[in-house]
Amino acid sequence: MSKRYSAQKMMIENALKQLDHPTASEVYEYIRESYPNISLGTVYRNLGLMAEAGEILRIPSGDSPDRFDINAHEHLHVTCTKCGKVFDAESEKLEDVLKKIDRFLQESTGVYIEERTMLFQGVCSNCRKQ
Amino acid sequence: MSKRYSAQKMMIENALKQLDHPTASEVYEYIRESYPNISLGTVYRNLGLMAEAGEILRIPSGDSPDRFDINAHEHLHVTCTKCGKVFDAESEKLEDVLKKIDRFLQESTGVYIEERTMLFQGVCSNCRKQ
DNA sequence: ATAATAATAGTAACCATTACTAATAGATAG
DNA sequence: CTATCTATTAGTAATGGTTACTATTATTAT
Repeated sequence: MSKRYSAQKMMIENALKQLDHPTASEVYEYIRESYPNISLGTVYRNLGLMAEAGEILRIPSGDSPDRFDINAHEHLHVTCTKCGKVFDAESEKLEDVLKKIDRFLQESTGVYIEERTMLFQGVCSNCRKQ
Repeated sequence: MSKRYSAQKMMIENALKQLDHPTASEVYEYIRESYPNISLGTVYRNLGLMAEAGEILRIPSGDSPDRFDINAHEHLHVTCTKCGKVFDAESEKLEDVLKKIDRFLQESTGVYIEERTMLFQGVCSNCRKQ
């Protein structure tokens, strides 16, 4: 009836803490080092369930595989197109601005905004040096 | 050397004008009614090239297939999760706000923002009535 | 016309993700 | 404890949007 806390789910949580915005495959490979029998499907299913439950964030990415963030608090992601690194951005002001955009869109389109998907891409300062 | 103007590309442009934010498959099916030999690959390739050239906009969608917009001018898209309809939103003020967000992200993450992908989802007024 | 080469049609491959199924294992009840 | 119930798993097959490939066609420049 109730949810069971499987060892696999704990391993996935741990992997999310150790890795920086990993993909499902990266989580899978990481766990496989200590527990070779873990199934990729199990990783996908748990990540999906955790994201749906609001325990983690899913970072959609269009062309490349989705990434996951152990930090479930609403914030933005900026990815470097050269090295792939993901940066977090968060501020009160930013949230206010986004809510204002929601309201504007609601008024102009009539759609009651329930979800926002945004991804910013560019070149990080490190990659720009080279 | 230079680009050639194929009949297929013209048909694709026309389909984009006739249809409302269609997917590649919808463009394909539409053209097939008058020209059954069109290839899905041709549709994908041309849409991709046109989007890359800035002639049209690609609307990424994560789970569902990408959609395309004949209106290449930068603007936002709001999709209804019930009926799937895509709404356009555009205003000077909105663009200013987005540029401000870019600048904020640049300062806080060091990433020079080159591309922005955003999608807003919710329920449209029509679907809310039911 | 002819040659050079974009662009196409048709099909196969790709790859992230989901679905499926028999086996496993953690909780619950007696 | 032991048996039962069922959530979860491992392993694998299937899905679906998209891209890659290749022989053929068609457009432009000479």
